[in-house]
Parts: sequence; C-alpha cells; structure tokens
Amino acid sequence: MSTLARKKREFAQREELILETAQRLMLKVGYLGVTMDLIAKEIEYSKGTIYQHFSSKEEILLALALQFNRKQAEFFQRAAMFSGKSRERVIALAEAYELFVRLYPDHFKTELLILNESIRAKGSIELRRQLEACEQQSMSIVSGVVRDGLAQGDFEGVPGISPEEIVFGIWTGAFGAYVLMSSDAPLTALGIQDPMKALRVSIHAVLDGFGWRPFSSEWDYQKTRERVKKEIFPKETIL
Amino acid sequence: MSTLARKKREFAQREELILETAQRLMLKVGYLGVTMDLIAKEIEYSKGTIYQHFSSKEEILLALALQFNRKQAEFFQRAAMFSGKSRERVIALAEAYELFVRLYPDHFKTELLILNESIRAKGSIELRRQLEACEQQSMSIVSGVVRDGLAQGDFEGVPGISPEEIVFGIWTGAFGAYVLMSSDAPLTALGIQDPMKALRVSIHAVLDGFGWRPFSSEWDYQKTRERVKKEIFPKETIL
DNA sequence: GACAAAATTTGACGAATAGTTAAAATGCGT
DNA sequence: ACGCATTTTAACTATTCGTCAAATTTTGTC
Repeated sequence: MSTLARKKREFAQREELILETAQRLMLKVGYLGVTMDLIAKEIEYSKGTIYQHFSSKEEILLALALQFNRKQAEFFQRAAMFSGKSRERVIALAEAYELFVRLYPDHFKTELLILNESIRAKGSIELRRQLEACEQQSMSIVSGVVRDGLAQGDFEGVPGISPEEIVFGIWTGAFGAYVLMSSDAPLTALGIQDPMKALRVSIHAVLDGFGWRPFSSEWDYQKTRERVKKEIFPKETIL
Repeated sequence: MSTLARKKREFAQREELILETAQRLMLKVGYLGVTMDLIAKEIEYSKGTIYQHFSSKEEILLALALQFNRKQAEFFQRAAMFSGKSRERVIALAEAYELFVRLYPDHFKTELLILNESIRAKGSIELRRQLEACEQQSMSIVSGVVRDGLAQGDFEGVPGISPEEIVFGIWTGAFGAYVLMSSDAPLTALGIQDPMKALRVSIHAVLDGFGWRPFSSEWDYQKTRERVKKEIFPKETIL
C-alpha cells in the first residue's frame, strides 16, 4: 500500500515545516513572541494540527535543539576523521564548532532556553533522552581525540584529571564564547572586536598550556585550518 | 518629616521581599511556574502592589540579575586589590568568581534567561542600562589586571589581541563552565566528576599558554588561593 | 478624637494565549 | 456513489498577564 508511505512522508514534511517556521518566527519575534496561533497562521494549518506533532511550545523548542545537536555531532564526527597529528584534529574539531556556529547562528539561542530546567522539563521524556544521548555522542567523539593524543604521547595529561575533564575545559570556553556572541550581550562595548579570533587564540593557549605538541609556535595551524576547510568541509565553507 | 523616610524604607523593604520571594519561588517551581498571583499570595500583598514595583515578571528577573551582577562586580573589585604578582591577582579573580558561584548558585539560572533577547527586552530600558554598566565595570576591573600584567612584564600578550580579548578567552571559559554546571546538563554522565577542579586546571593551562609568569610549575598557586580566601574573603569562605 | 484629603492597596476584570475536543471535512476502499 | 476512517478545524476552557476603579488605610488639621 503506497498511500500509507505517502501519508507518512506528508506527516514528516509537515513536521519539518512546523520546525522551520517556528525557528524563523523565533528569530523574528523571539521566544515570548512566538505563539501557537502565529505558527498555525504561518504554516496555514490550524493549531490543533500542530498539537498532532508537538505536545507543547517547549516540545517544539526541544525538537529544534535536537536537530541542531544532531548536526553538531555530525560535524564533530567528520572533523575527528581528519588525518593529521592529534592536536591538528583538535583544531579540526574547533573549526567544526566554529563553522557550525556560523551556519546555524540561532542554535545557541535555542540552547540557552532549553538549558533552563523549567523550560526543558516541559518537553517529553523521549526528546530529552535523545538530546542527552546526542550530547554524550559529541562528548565521546571529542574525548576520543584527547585519548588518542595521550596514547600517541603528544601530551601528558594532568594527574587526577580525566580526558573528559580536559575536554570540559576547552569546550566550555568555546561554548561560553558562542553563547555570549549569539546573545545580545554588548561585546564590542566591552572592547571585544573579534570574539571568534579571541577564542581561537585562547584555545591555542590552553593547548600550549596543557603541553600538547606541536606547540603553536612550532607548527603552522593556520595551514591546518585551511586543510580542514578544504578536506572536511568543502561544501559548508563559504568564503 | 520622618513619615516620608519611613515610607521610603518600607517601600524598599517590600521591593526586597518581592525579589527574595521571586527568587525562592523560581528555584522551587522554575521560571514558567512562577506567576504574579503566586508571588502575590506568597508575599501576602495583592498583585497590583507588585506592579507598583515592577512592570512585568521579566522586570523582576532583570532586577534579580542586576543584584547578582552588582555582587559579582564587588567580589571582583575586592579580588583585584589582592597584593601579589599579576598572575596571582588573576587567580584571585578566578577565586572570587568561584566563590560567587558557590554562594549564589542560582545566579546563572537567572543569567541564562535574561541572555535571551526576547526576555531581556521585556525589562525597562533603565534596568538594562544599569545591567550593561555593571557588566562593563566587571570587565574593566578584570582587564585592568591584564594590563598590569603586561605593564609589569609578566607576560607579553598576543599581537593583534587586546587585553579585553584575552580576558574574553579566560572569562568565557569560566562563564560557560558555570552555566553548564548550574543548568541540569548531566555532567557526571559525560564523565566530568569535578567540574570546578577541571575549570581551575584549565585556567592555569590558558595562563601558562599565554606565557604568564610565574608558570604553574614554578609557583604554588594553591597557597595563593588560600591567601586569597584568608585575606580577601574571610567571611564568605565557608569550609 | 473627628473628619477630609491623600496615598495606598485591592481584587475583579479584559485581553491574550496555551491546550482540548466535538464536529466538519477529507480521503479511502468497495 | 456510499460508508467508514482519518485528518483538520475552530470554537471552547483554563490560565495568566497586566489594568483600574473602588475600597481601605494613612496623614494632616482642627
């Protein structure tokens, strides 16, 4: 029976339409400004139909966040495959993160909201579970690179600190930076002209500080970045 | 006329009561669960009275965030006065931040919400302006220490990167870490047992990486931390 | 202490919005 | 073309924000 397949496809398409529309509206009128009636009007279906797909407004948020997180994990996955020294692979991951932020600048706005327990809790258990699984996947990809670095003797690690905790230190730096960049915090007023550049410099400082070889002074990581863009993300890189 | 003074005092007291209650409720039932009626019931005044003080629920949020930010700036101010080498003063700032987070673990929950444009925009221009001024004050305190470090020749800086951008790199690391810690992100499930420790290690890595002397290998910064606690925050440190 | 004016507090009310559901519309197989 | 099943709709309920006219309390005066 092909009708069933078609129905399923149509259902999935409409779900995508809802998500796209919600995201677009979120950008335009903000979280508080997006109402179910507005989404309904925009997609030219009634509100009841939306509730066939999502149990609440926050469930839509969570679904959006999951989409973004899946994409992010995919970017990390690809970046981790980069062939080179372990520190180069870390740079590939950083580049993947930066690229992801450039392509989906709205991601952190969604992320900010769902980091709030009260908002996250309104989503279904199922979605929350999937989201956590996705976060874990990203973490294991990145900490895998750290483990490789340790195994290959490119750096020594820190006694009493796990690879995950080293990742935590680097990651939160990038995470915090992107959160602030995508919020309306007035960065330029604070004297920060190029936060992306500041972040890249600071990541190299951490890696140098951890003693991760080759040091930034003895290797051309700019070249590495360009190789990453060319070899891993040729399509995503828009110059 | 003493009645006027009394009135003013009572008004200020009630404003404080509203803020305290809102914060307590926020912790208990979350942002979405806090309603104006609930606050009114809790403070045993009617809703209309709350609107004498705050024009909306989000204005209360912003007022809370401002209180926290003021306290934070005060902590930084005190930490920056620490007498010692410039890198020790950075550690004093980091310690101030950590102490602040321990004392006011709810701050980042509020911060997460008001980082959202849509929510922040609902507050009054006046409060938003004050909040920005406060952020700027903190930034100038911290970047002042970085400038001192440069002036005293304790590190060389990075060509093309301003002191503020160096601060940005360190700060966002701490900020991101605390945001994740105070959200319900499942950190232990990700293999991170002691995020505070991980953060401290990572901050030293950044400073080492920036070539900020004395390096963590040639100075006992644990002792510095204890001095900071004893000399700057004797009352706030609860062991 | 009594009274009027001023200031404050109240809670009922209108508006907006989330989420529900019975009824209408549409689609499908025969 | 008909009847059954599924989908969509829009009216409905419930909740909550923010307002405002009326009630209450406080203040100043005689």
